[in-house]
Amino acid sequence: MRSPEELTIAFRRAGLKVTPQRQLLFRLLHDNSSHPTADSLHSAATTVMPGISLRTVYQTLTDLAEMGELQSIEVGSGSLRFDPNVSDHHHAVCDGCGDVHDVYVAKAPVLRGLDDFSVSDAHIVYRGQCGACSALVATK
Amino acid sequence: MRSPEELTIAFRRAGLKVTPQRQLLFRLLHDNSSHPTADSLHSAATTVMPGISLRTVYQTLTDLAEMGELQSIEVGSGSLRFDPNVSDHHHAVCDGCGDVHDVYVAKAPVLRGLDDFSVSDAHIVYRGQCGACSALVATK
DNA sequence: TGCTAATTAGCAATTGATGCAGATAAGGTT
DNA sequence: AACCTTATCTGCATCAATTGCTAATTAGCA
Repeated sequence: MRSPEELTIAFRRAGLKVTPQRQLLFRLLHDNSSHPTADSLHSAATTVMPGISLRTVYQTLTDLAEMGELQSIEVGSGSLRFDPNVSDHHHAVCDGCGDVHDVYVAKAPVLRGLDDFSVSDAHIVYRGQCGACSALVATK
Repeated sequence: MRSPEELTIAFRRAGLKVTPQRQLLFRLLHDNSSHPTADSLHSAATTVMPGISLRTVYQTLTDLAEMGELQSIEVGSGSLRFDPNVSDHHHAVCDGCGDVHDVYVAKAPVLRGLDDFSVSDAHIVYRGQCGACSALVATK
């Protein structure tokens, strides 16, 4: 996702308005690698701007996703997560703490059973234990 | 997933009862590669056994999943899908018709950025067009 | 045949997300 | 700087998928 400044220009150019709510969300999302949910973003936004509506957060996230500035991912946590990293990558979810990490896959796997199907996209979700959580288990 | 007969024995052995509702679901799921949702299974079950509750379908699916007889997968369609194929495989979703196909990955991909994380499971979701749908698009 | 615990059906409740409408405000225009 | 059009915001209703709850029923052992 581009910087808040660049997004401001891009939004205006697209005929969209740049409101304080949106600017705040631009800032909260920029360089954010925590893969937040709409709800967690709303919580973060509320501490800075009390009264901001969850509906507005959803709306802005949808706008950004439609503009290709972020991607929404599903990792089985029940709610959508948003990722401002739109480079080609995948995700690893810790079964302990639920944290989501970025994973880069160097070589595409070889497939079998996919005759007559043209793949346009692939997303891998890894599950396991992050370092912190396996350390926790070891001391128990 | 095992055969209805084997499941009958397994359920009794686990202290669970084998009801007509469950037997029907065993049959509907056996060798079913359509990756049904709870709702589509309920529809199918209703034609054979009018009055069967959606709640019962969910309950039985949960039981089967807990026993490792089927796996539940999320492919972004909004609802969970259930797969009686519990072998190590992945899925391809057609963006045209939404159908889900099984995919077998011959070689695991090489990862980068996953230091300090022990992977216990990986699931790949491919997206694209199935043969039927790309044929449709071509004629349009 | 009886007993008892598991199961079913039906409905309420929950959660994540979206639809809707009146009040508000961005930002180009004069 | 005031104005006007149109997008946006908020708050609430709605929706869909799933789970919780409970009285009535039934499987299956004794």
